[in-house]
Amino acid sequence: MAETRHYYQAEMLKALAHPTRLQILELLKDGELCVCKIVPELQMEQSNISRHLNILKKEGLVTSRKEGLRVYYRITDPRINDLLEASSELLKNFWERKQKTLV
Amino acid sequence: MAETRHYYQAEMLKALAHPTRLQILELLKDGELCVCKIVPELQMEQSNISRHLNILKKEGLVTSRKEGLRVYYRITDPRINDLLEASSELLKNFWERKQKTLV
DNA sequence: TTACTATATATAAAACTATGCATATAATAA
DNA sequence: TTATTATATGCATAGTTTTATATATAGTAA
Repeated sequence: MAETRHYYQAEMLKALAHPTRLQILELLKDGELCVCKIVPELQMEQSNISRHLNILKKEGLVTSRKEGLRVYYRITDPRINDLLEASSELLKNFWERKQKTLV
Repeated sequence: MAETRHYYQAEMLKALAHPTRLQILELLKDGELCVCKIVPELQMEQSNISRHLNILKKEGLVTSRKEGLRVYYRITDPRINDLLEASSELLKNFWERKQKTLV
């Protein structure tokens, strides 16, 4: 795939564009959490969550630090939260518009 | 797939998360364009571009109007541009950080 | 009517992504 | 040393997305 600016931008957005990863980012909104706190919040195999965390990490959306057996993940930049908040707002508006059209 | 808020948010982000669709949205940034103006800008089959436009439309990111043989597409909400702008800014920062780490 | 143009859709193949299960690794404790 | 815990990875399968080619539809003009 041609490595243009749009390619990398799409890769980053793709990392955001998964329900499980959105849930993870929402859990991390107010600060770091260890994987052991994330797993029980999501109805999903631990191995899967580990993979999703890795996808977020590879795109630079989260970082991690190890402390003993535990690994703590955090969001790298608060503007990621803003971006998610903004997309959530947009979605809400699209829904309202759809409702109106259907009535 | 469970139809949660995160599911729909992910669907919207997925619609954004493709290099060709990002290019299309950038072309539409300053106002509507007919498909006949979009196609020659992108190195891709017309049928493909039509599909990408449909994906954006289904997610409510663009709307279209027909005028004779031509179909004009436009971005539905200027905040979509802001969102893309913000994600582009983030990406730039990730890159700068990566560069520093490598040096 | 036929011919032409712009856009959309059907189908199939290829490429990619997500998942579960099993297993590996790393850190700690006994 | 062995056992235990937390997290990551290998592999196979299932599911999804993208693509090219061909074809269909809708609007216009002659």
